[in-house]
Amino acid sequence: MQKYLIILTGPTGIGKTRTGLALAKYFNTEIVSSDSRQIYKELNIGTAVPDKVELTEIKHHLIQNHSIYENFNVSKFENEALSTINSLFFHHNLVLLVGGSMLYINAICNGIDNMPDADPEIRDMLKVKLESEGLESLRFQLKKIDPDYYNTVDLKNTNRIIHALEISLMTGNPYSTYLTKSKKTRPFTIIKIGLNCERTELHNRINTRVDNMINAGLEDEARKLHHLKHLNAMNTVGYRELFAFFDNEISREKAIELIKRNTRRYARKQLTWFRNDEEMNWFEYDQTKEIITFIENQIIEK
RNA sequence: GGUACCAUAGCUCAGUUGGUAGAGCAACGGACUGAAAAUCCGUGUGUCCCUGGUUCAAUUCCAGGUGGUACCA
Repeated sequence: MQKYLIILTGPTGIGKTRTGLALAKYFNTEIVSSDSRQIYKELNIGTAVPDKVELTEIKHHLIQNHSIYENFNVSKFENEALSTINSLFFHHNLVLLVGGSMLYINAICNGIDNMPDADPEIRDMLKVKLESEGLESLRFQLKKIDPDYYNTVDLKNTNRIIHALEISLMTGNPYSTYLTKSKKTRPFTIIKIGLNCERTELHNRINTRVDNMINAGLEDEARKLHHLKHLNAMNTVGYRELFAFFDNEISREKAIELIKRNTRRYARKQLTWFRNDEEMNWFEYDQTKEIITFIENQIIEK
C-alpha cells in the first residue's frame, strides 16, 4: 500500500494549525509538527502552539516534547520525525507534517548529511577566539583547514564559519568532506501544500496575532524565561524582544513593535524559501475543501 | 470668514542659489546542510498636491485652486 506524507506549510500566522486539524480529521490521521520552536515544552504563547483542545482532538507529535535546555538541531529532528512518521504509517496510509521551519521540512524531504554533533567546548573556544582576534582570524584558520569550503561559504556569516571549524577540528576531517549533496530517498510519497494570501492581509494577521499574544500573557511567560536568554532556543522572535525590554534596552511599546516587525520579516523569509520549491502546491489559507480535493486526486492518480 | 505657515518615498522629514531628488524607519528581493523563529547578503520603491504663468528648462520662482496646521475673529 502506497504511503503519503502531506506537508502543510506556509508563512507564520497564515493558519497552518487550523487547516492541519481539518485535514487530519478528514483523513482520520495524526499530525507531526515541523516547527523548530513549538517543539519546546517551556514555550507556549509566543510560539502559538495548538491549544489543549486541539491537541486532544488530533494526536500531535514533536510538539512540546523537548526542553530548551537541550541542544536540539535539525539532524535530531530528521531522525525523530522520520521514525515517528514511519511508525504512523503502520496504521495510516496518509500522515500530515505541519509547520513552517524550512530547513526542517527540507531535512524530511531531502535528508541531511551525517556528521557528528558539535562539541560545545570547541564552539565556546571558537567564540572566545572570535571575541579576541576577530572574524578574520577564524577565516584564516578555515582557509588552511578547509580551502574548498572557504571558497564557497559566505565569509561574512560568522555562524557558518564557526560551524565548519568546529566540525573540522572535532573530527580532523575538513567540514566539506561531509557534504555529499546527495538526496536521500524516502519510503513514502510527498505532497507539498503551501498556504498563502495577499501580503497586506498576512501582515494584518501577524500584527493582530502579536497583540493577542500580549493580551494572553506573553510578557509574563517571557519574564519567567528571562534568566535563560543565553540558550539557543531562546533566540526566538517574541521572547528576545521582551528580554531587551526587561534589560531596559527598549520600551515595552518598542518591544511589541519589534515582535511584529520581526515576525513579518520571518514570514517573508519563509516565503522566499518556499517560493523556490517547484514541488509546492499553493492555496489560499481558507481553501481547505480545495486542498482535500487536490490531495484525493493526487492519491487516485498514483 | 481673515492672516501666517506647510504640502517631496508607505511614515517622519532633508534637499535642489531653476538642470526631474535622498536620509532614517518601514517595505521588498536573495542565500541557506546540526543555532534555521538562527545567521548572512542585496535593493529607492517617487505625477516632488493640482492648474496656469515666467523660462531653453519648474519639484524649486510667481498667481490661483485644493487639503492640512496654528493664531485672530
